[in-house]
Amino acid sequence: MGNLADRIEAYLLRILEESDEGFVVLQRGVLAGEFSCAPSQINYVLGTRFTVERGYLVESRRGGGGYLRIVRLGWDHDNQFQNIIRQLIGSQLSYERALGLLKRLLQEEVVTTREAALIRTMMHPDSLDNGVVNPDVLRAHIMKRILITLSREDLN
Amino acid sequence: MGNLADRIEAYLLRILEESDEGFVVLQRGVLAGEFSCAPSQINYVLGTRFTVERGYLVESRRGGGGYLRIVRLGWDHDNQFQNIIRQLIGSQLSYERALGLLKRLLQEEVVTTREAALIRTMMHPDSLDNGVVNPDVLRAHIMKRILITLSREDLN
DNA sequence: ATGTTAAAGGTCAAAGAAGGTCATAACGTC
DNA sequence: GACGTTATGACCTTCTTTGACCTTTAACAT
Repeated sequence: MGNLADRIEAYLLRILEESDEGFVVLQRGVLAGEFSCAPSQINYVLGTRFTVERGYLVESRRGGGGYLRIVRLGWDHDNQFQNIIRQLIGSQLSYERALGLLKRLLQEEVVTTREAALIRTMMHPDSLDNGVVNPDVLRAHIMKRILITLSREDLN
Repeated sequence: MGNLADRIEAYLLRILEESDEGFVVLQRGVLAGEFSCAPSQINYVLGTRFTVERGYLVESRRGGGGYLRIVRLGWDHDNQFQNIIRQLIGSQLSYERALGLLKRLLQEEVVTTREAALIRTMMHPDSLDNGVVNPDVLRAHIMKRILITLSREDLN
């Protein structure tokens, strides 16, 4: 994890963890200054790491007093999680987005490391892109079935 | 055994032995530098020595902060596992036979109930028979990859 | 109110930093 | 000398980092 993007990600995750409100507000320029990098590097990190699939929302405001606001989306215990996620998945799911979702499931402790690895193997292009008409459609379909399986009460 | 590939192999085996987590992470360029060879020589060693058949898995990442990650598969004790995998290569696997295999894995406590349920879902015709040219071939292929995943030493 | 300005953040393309692939050359062995 | 294995280098893909230029907004001046 020697690279800058990963370090910035780790930093943001940490302060997000520490804040008990579930969000952090900061200024792009300031953060870029602390890491001595181009401001747009912050956008890169946000765009690649703090995605909706992973359970984050980024709001911002330009101009004087502008800011970035990173919100950790709640898990919403009331409604079944598969409904929320089903919307996220839609009818097609790329491998990259599947990885994002998996990361979230891991963080929410919905799955163990081993289970996540199994699902990752299943979602991987090497598994699903061979002799499959439309991999992303199949991937979405299977992921939904997996989520249903995970929510079964009879399994532990 | 004086050749370069063997020396690199020996080195990797040694550090892999020393790490008790079952994997090592390193950079291709750095390693190539230490052995004063072309970077692609590292790929040659990995491709010929650190194969699944020999009990290893190699993951990697490109770009800034890229790396190679060599994972040991823990199945030396039980080469029954390897045999199953070998038989699955290029063959076909029906859902019924997949269920049989799963049952055995459960009995031998290779997988938990939840993991078995997950795999069952993934193997199910409802998952694999839609828009797939040859489901049984795909099922065999995926089962092989799942077994490999299950034997990774870096999980659990 | 209205226009101006400065202070944010946004976008995108190009450069940089890894690892991957493949054809081919060199090496060893029989 | 033929064949299999090893080694190299040119070229490719992926991910990261930077910088130039753009857009939005608050603050200020008139």
